[in-house]
Amino acid sequence: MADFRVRYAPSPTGHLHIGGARTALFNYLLARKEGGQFIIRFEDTDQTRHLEAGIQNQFDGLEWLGVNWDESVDVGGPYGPYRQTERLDLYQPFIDQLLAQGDAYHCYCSEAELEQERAEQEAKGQMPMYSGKCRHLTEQQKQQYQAEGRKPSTRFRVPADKVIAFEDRIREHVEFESAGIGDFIIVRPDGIPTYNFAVILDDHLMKITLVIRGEEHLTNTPRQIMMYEALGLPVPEFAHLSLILNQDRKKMSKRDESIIQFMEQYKELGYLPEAVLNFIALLGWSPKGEEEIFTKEELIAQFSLDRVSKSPAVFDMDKLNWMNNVYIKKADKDRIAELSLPHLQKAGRLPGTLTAEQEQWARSLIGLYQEQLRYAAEIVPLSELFFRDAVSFEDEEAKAVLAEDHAKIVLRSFLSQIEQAADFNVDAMKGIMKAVQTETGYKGKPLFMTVRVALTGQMHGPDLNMTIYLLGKETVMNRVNTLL
RNA sequence: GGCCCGUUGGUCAAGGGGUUAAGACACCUCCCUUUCACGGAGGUAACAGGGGUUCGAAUCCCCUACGGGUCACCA
Repeated sequence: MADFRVRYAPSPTGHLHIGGARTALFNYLLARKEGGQFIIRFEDTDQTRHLEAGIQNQFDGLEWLGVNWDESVDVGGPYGPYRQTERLDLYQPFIDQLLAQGDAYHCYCSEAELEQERAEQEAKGQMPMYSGKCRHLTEQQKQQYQAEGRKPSTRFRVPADKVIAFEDRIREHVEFESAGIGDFIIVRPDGIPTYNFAVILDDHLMKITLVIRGEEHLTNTPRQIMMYEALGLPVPEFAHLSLILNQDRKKMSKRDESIIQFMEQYKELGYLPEAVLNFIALLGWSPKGEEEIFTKEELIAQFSLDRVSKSPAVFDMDKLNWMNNVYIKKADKDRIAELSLPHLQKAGRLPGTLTAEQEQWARSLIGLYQEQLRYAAEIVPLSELFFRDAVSFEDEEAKAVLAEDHAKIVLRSFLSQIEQAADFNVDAMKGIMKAVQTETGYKGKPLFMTVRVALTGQMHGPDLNMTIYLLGKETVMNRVNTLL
């Protein structure tokens, strides 16, 4: 069986965001499905933007999701090192080769000069593209520049009038004309290669067979193919994933607050990693049947590039919340309790250290809301009515319930039943409600809704018996009393 | 601006010459439930616009509109 090697190659400039997580996930799923290797390599050639913490953050996020890698800076591997700045001497022979062949040349233009050139082109309504000014410098001119103390960058000489075509696994046939591509820099004056150059050498050296990456790299591909060809190297296959848009169908920007963008934040808010993984898998990929809830193993079995969409994927926060709730409902009670408890503490609802009794109460409270919890942190707003002094009646419908003629009759009876109750536990509540029914003659909605609204101020909420019990005898009596 | 990519219900999203145009979220109705929620069964609702090609177009081609990507000593 032919080797199947894919990679995720982030720049360690920040936290693992949704787009990166999806790229990593698709690579991972395919590697597992094909029995190949999944490599993580760090593209850190831009020294000015490098953050060491970025590497750890990428690892942490992927680990949380359950996206495991076979080769990278932490676990090593046969094709290391796995960060570009540690691979600089590996690149030199290829630079020399291009220079010797005349496929690359030194350019002495300064950044300021290039900037000005671009500005002039734009002013004339032309597209910004390097003029090729240093393409044919004489030895004398080069020496002149050197004497001025200029340090050259190295540019790739783009062939004229060439059509570069390739079969993208997602986009199918794509082609570009070299005429639209200016000679681009492959090595900076300080000797560090740029992304576009280093990436092809790394992919070649690491024996990557399929490059799966975001659409923003699509127009880099012809440049890379020209370099592979100039160096006489085999060209890998490509698959370009469409962008992920926010709900306004705009590209997600780092500042966009309508969407939670970083894995770290999902973890903090108490999303379940298996739910987030499931959801991200559906960003741009769709399964064959009607089922949408998948374990990681099922995703591995079902995933295929054939079913990855060319059109952009829109991030639907509502659907993520729905999906996470599906997983929370199925999850173990203790797990959800442990995830949610710290949020109640952080919000000041509960002390930092709990007595056994308090913890028991809190776990029951969380259990009460497990069915409707969309993410663990949501326990704080959901359970608010348990922690406030007075019930607030803002809902018009709720106010109307208490204005009914029978409301006071029901509440008086309920109050006396509570007062007399020998036991105040969940099981006793059923009997109490029954007794109120017998005494007042009211049952069903007039009975239950009246009590519910009196105690919570809301028409909707979790199981009433449990709610009464967890509120506690004193609170229940106080709340009813203020209404009589 | 050049090049490249996309556009199916309110939202997400299948389908790639002949379909009653899937499914999910949301919403509505009903069932279950002495309330609420869960669960179950239904329902409303879509091929951006205009030209072609074809017996037949959501599907293929062209144009327009809209959205996006890219043209860096960023990745």
